[in-house]
Amino acid sequence: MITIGKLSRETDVKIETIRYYEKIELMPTPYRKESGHRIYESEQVKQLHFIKRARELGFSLNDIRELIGANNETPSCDEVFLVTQTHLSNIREKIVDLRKLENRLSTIAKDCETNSEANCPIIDVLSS
Amino acid sequence: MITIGKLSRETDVKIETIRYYEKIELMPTPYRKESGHRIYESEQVKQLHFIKRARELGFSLNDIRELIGANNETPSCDEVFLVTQTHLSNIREKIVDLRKLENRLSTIAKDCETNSEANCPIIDVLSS
DNA sequence: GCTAACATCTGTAGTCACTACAGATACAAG
DNA sequence: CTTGTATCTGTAGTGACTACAGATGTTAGC
Repeated sequence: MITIGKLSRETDVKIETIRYYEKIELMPTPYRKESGHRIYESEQVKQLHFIKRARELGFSLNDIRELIGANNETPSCDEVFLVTQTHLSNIREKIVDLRKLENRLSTIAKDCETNSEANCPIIDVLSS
Repeated sequence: MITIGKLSRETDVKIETIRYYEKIELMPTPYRKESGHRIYESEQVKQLHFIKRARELGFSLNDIRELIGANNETPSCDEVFLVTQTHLSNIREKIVDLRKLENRLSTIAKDCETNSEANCPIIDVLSS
């Protein structure tokens, strides 16, 4: 039975973010004191930990929604595996794209070092 | 002297995006016909081409703003080089982060294939 | 000249995953 | 009882668009 501030410190998730997760129904609505202040129980602390770790692994909030299970039914291992595989291939795609970008950019920037001309080679490429 | 639709097709930038660039002052305000329709001249076509290519290289709109030059003064080659180098190191950082992520995720997902237990290993890790 | 189909206009709201306020209460320590 | 901290609600901002709605403008064929 802890306050939002304590939950925030414990999970390293900002208070605003916790309230945001509640609003988008990623976190359940917690109990409230008479004053209106939220109080969380251990199950909810666990859930936020889960969300945090999944976020650290780059899962989107929608992915996490699936991982948690819509109707409080834990999804099957197959479903979880699928979400993870899809996420993984997105990451791999992104890496490939970024590497291409890195190659192109560093090639362009290399010309700068050996540049003795009036024009900037980077600007030249972009104006091509 | 072309319309926004033609400009869009020529540069492969959506009409909405062109108007958006105008709104955030990345593109200059074009001439208008009496009807209010925008007309662009070759200088503006060039500028949008420039923006498109820079976007393809992953530069942010703020980067591009610098590359274009605030007061229509072309920035120095040094400034351009700096923007590019900063952008490059951001990309490299992202690649490193994504590779770490990929390693962690694929390690976790590998456990799934050899899984014969009741619990899902991915969920287990996230619940750790 | 008329009509149908297309192009363009403005303005607003949605995307994702938060973050940053403002202004109002509540609570805890001294 | 005061002071400082914690929490509350609600709204707006971020980046880089995208997607509408509803109103006009333009063009091609007949």
